[in-house]
Amino acid sequence: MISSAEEYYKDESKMHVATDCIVFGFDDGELKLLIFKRRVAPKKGAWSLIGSFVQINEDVDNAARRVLKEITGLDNVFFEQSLTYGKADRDDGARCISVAQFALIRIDEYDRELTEKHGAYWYKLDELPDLVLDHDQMVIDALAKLRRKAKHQPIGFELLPEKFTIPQLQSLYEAIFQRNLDPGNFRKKVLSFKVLKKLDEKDKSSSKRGAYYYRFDHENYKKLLESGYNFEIL
Amino acid sequence: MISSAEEYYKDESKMHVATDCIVFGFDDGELKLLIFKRRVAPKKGAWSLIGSFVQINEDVDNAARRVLKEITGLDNVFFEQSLTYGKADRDDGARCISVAQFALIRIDEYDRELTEKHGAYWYKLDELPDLVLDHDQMVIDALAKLRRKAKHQPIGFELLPEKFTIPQLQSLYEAIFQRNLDPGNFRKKVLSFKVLKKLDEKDKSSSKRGAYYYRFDHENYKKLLESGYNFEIL
DNA sequence: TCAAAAGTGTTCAAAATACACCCATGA
DNA sequence: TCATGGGTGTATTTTGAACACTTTTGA
Repeated sequence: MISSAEEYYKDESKMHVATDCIVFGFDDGELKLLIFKRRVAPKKGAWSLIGSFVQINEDVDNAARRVLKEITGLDNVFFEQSLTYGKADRDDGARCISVAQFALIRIDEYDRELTEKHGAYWYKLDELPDLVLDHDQMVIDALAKLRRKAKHQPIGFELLPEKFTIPQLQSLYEAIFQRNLDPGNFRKKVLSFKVLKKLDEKDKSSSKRGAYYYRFDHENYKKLLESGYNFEIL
Repeated sequence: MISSAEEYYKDESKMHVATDCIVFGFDDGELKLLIFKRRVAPKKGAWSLIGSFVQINEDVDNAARRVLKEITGLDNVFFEQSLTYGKADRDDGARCISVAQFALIRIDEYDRELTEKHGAYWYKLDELPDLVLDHDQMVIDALAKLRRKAKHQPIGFELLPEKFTIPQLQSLYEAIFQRNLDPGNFRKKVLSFKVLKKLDEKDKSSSKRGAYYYRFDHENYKKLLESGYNFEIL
């Protein structure tokens, strides 16, 4: 009696499966990427995305969760699958496919010591060094995904602190889309969705008058989504 | 001297990697899916997407190309990656991850004998039987992708014959989005993109007056894309 | 000649865009 | 008091949805 599919598959070849995370952050008006310098062979000293092999009993997305936790110290990082890279010759000599993960983190929250301990650093997107293997392409594809998503979902909030001002949000969108937006119109648009709760507090760091803080209203967002609302930012 | 990454990875576990194709077609005003009835164990007799294991020296996308060619007889099927399914327990007993592929075919072009020879059949989307493993979820995700893409790219042309009429195109969009569209407004919108070449020929199969055939203008589409044009259908 | 689908034109409302202008405040 | 970013209001243009109307032709 055959009890496992494995017995039927036993003649089929097997490969290594890895997952690599493209981790975006936003700081100082700039989009940044978390990359790290390899400290062990192979490719010691080369810049790379953070990643890991998927363990034999581990879900692929759990492998990503594990990596993200290990490097940033954060438990609830927003991430979702990007593309899977499966060229036969992508990892010189070894057959290894990689499931890329698109992750967004609040740059104010991560654990600085932990990232440094792992040799990980934030790089401005336009100052990235060359990355190992096909990781450059992974970044290109993830950036396209970021733009696509940011246009139709209020995804940008994952990149800002819990409390943020409208001008901060605008500056994030300007960084994502690389163009200037009209402050008045941006404000009207983003408030029209009614997914921002205004707080009483102000941020005075960038103007004398100060800008009110807002908080993302997850409740209301879910409700609007379910009602079939179309979030079209820009 | 170590010459291959494999030697560094040798302690890491390996898994089977498969690719499964979600093949959409459009016929008779209805969206259809190409699925097949398994003729060998495991899961003999169950309905399944068409797929295959990825060979050790084969690119993942070439595996998909191979499968599509084998079943439909077509060489240039439009396809792109959907999601990768990597739960540890998804394929009872075996560790096997699957890269799902989203494919669109012109239902008038495929090789009927070949599909039948392989036990493959077209099913209306709303009459699909239960599929094996997590293939139901793959279909759900691919359908979401179809809707997303169809909204922003003139992807629908992949599902129609080379020559098609505006009313045919409208009926395709009505099938994808499950709602009725205004013929006048739809026509204006779709022609406004200027990616359709009007032919002199008419299709008289669905009206006495006949509707002009059009052909998709790939040249112009590319040009418009490069100029940053935003194709927003609906 | 008339029903039915193809195709055009008009109207009204909503949404995007541009931009003028007021507000608050610390230097 | 004034320069500066925050925030509001308004005029103009563009786009979208609704729908009336005209054309064509085989039954």
